[in-house]
Amino acid sequence: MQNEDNLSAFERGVYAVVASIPCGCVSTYSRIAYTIGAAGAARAVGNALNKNIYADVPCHRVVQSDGGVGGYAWGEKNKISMLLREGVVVANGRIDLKKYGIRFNT
DNA sequence: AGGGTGACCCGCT
DNA sequence: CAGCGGGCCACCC
Repeated sequence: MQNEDNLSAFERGVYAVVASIPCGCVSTYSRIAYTIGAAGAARAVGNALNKNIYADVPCHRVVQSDGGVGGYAWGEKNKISMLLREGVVVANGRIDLKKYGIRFNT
């Protein structure tokens, strides 16, 4: 993300967290929302990513809390392909958050 | 200022 | 385990 001054603090927070996700790992919308101090705003997080597609923000590394791949502006299957490319094993359209789901704070 | 939308989450059946 | 409904939050018209 560059000079996204047009965006709100919430949006920037989401991008910051998503951008901090290391390669080969994934995070959940709810977890991100909680990290930025907006616990429960998982929906808003997804909305933020959907409306803002930046190369600096690996939105494809954001999945659902249940391990589901979730949605993707460019296509879910495309998202899965990228995850696999990152090294994240996606079995039956599901990701093992126990292995790839990172946590910013314990 | 009010209402509708969405890449979600959780609980219940 | 799968399917359905309600609830939550932030953004846009």
